[in-house]
Amino acid sequence: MVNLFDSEIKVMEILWKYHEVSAKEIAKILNKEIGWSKTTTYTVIKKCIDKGAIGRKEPNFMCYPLISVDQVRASEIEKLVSKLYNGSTDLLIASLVHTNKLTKDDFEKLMLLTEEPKE
Amino acid sequence: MVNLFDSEIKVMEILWKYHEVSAKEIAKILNKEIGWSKTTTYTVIKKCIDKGAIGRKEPNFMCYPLISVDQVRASEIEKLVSKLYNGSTDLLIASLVHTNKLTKDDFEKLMLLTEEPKE
DNA sequence: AAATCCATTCTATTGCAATAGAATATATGT
DNA sequence: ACATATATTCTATTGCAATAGAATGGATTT
Repeated sequence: MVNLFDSEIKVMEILWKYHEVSAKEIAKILNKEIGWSKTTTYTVIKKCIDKGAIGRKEPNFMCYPLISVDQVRASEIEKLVSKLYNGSTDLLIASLVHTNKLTKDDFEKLMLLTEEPKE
Repeated sequence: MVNLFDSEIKVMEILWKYHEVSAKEIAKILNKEIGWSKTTTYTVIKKCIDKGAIGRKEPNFMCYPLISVDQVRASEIEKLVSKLYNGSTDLLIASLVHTNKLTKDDFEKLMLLTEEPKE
């Protein structure tokens, strides 16, 4: 079970996108994108390292993700499902399909999508 | 956009289940189920009233939900989707189907389920 | 109508996520 | 080697959700 805070996900997103980024660079990006001070970024990176979500190596304090976006998605879904769907993922899917008003065709497309071999 | 805290959802769940319950009764239930002191329950009920999630009427401080579980589900899904799925609900469904390893048959069943007229 | 009981609200307290300033360490130019 | 700049960590501060104790209000009994 992963459990990253919103702030931590902000950092992870960059690593998921670029795979390997120096702390300095992350700070630069997050300052530009959401106005974080660089110390904020460093603090959050540290938390992620402590949690085992980020690894780093020298030189340059290069950071890389130890946890995939899929893992985080899975655990967030699990949280949601246990909180509002009585633990039933199927119920979640049903409600999604319903509120999202997917057609049968959309459904088929999704089906195909999910049948493709994963990267 | 609804946005209820976890504590508030605890209260709402009772109203969704029983439709109309006195504050006193809610306090009794939540004390039994999750050990809340009665003042905690009252505090949370009040927050919900302020937010427009709960209505009440006399006599007996009877409480009833002004927000449906579907509304809360929808807004929680939206939060999740914008946080981890790039705003694409379809992507969420795809990932759900994938990690949940639904078969095509399950899919069809769900499809039928969602086509049924709502209660 | 005073006393008692219990429902409701008012006002803390606690804990933790989010954020960042000050301090320290490390590199870089001269 | 020293000065300067920049990268990293240490140590607050703030804000808010969660929780609940103390105070108040309103009914009920006698």
